Amino acid sequence: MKDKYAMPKARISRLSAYFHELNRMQKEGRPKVVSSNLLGKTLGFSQTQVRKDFAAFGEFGKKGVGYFVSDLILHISRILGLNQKWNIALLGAVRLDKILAHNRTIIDNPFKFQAVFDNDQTKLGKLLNGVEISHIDNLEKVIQEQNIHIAIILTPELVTQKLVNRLISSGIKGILNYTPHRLQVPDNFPLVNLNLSMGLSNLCYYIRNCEEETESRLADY
Amino acid sequence: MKDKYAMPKARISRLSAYFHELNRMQKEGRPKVVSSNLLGKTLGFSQTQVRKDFAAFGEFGKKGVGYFVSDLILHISRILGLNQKWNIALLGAVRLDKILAHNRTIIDNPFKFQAVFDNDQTKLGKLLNGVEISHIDNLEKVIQEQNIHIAIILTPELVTQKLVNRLISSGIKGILNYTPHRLQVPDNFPLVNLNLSMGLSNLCYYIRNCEEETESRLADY
DNA sequence: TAGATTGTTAATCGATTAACAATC
DNA sequence: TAGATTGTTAATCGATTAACAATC
Repeated sequence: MKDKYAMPKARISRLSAYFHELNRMQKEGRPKVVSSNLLGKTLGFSQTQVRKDFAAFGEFGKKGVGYFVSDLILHISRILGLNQKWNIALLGAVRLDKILAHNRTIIDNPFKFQAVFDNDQTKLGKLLNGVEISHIDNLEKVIQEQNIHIAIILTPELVTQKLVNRLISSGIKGILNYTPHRLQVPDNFPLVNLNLSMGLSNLCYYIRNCEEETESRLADY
Repeated sequence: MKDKYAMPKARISRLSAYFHELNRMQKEGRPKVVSSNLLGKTLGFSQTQVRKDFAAFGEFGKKGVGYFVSDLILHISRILGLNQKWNIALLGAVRLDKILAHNRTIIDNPFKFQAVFDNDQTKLGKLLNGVEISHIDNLEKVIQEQNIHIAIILTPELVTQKLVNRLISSGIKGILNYTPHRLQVPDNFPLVNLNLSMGLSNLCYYIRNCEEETESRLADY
């Protein structure tokens, strides 16, 4: 049964991985039913871990049969919150269209790019990632009017913390920090840091140490 | 003393975070000496964890004094492998200049963007991210001639796995997968997955569950 | 019924935290 | 010497793995 408290961070990451893989299966039309063994093998997790991950949230499978792909997708999307719409604003007029395109199959349903902010007067009103660029002065107004839930941060280091404070005052629900700069946020405020520097640093460590170690070479961030 | 085997993945990520924060301190010129307490508070880790992380690799501090920032930077860069040069190739002609600019302060020393590959004839020879675009047919040649260590993947899903196989045959040392698509690589091959889909999925989970939980809201990937 | 595969309990393994002697 | 802070040991906490009864 649900013990929705204190799920390991790693479990939530795995859930995202399952979700993506299951969607791929559904798109291909097969298999309709998947075992923990197959799903685990595909993604590099043990079958026990797969079952444990699902069992932590309920009984999603059928003994002797496996998990129905379509069921599992519904369950996981409910757990992760991908069964609702999330409106996103980008801070910093950076072209992400190619990156967004790669993520489209997963991202397009629950997420909607709704606003882009910049302080460059010459960019205002132009389209970027399919959205008109707004001036950063209108941050609070647009966030509230457009009901933005999530902000993706790609602004210069020096102005970022002030903007983050304004975002939080405006009632933003969560922040994805796409820069390597640390943000100060209230305790427990939902913040995910995703940046190239850390990814590359970690990769270098693994490259230099991969002969010696035995596992956990596949790192997700 | 060193027990270079089996360092927790989380520790390596924290090491990257320390490294970045210490570089900021050095750039500002102060403090020259930092305690585990201060460093931990700044980054949201406990002082015990900070000391444990360093002690796992050696004795970097002075009892009663703390850690010399400049020493610590050297130690960590040696551990992570940021004391050497890494040549990087990008697969998929995607403009990353803005994103690279954000990461510049950390990235610029150890990493060098050396090549960009694409299969679009019209793009060949043009500059992207400061480098001339090469045709993907020349992958093996360029990788070997330019001594590329790391590939960043931003190619379309359907062609990617073949390219990954070619990269590995060419002797690439590690791969940073910037797309949400799973790559098949040999056991223990250094691979880091870094993608927006997973970041956003995790963020959504944290947004919907942040009232109930107590800690670990700050997730790094 | 026999084979397959889940959900769960117990055992192991690993990481974090607390406490404190060592020492600058 | 007194105050500060490390490095390390022991205790706690948490996550993963192994094993197996339940059951489709």
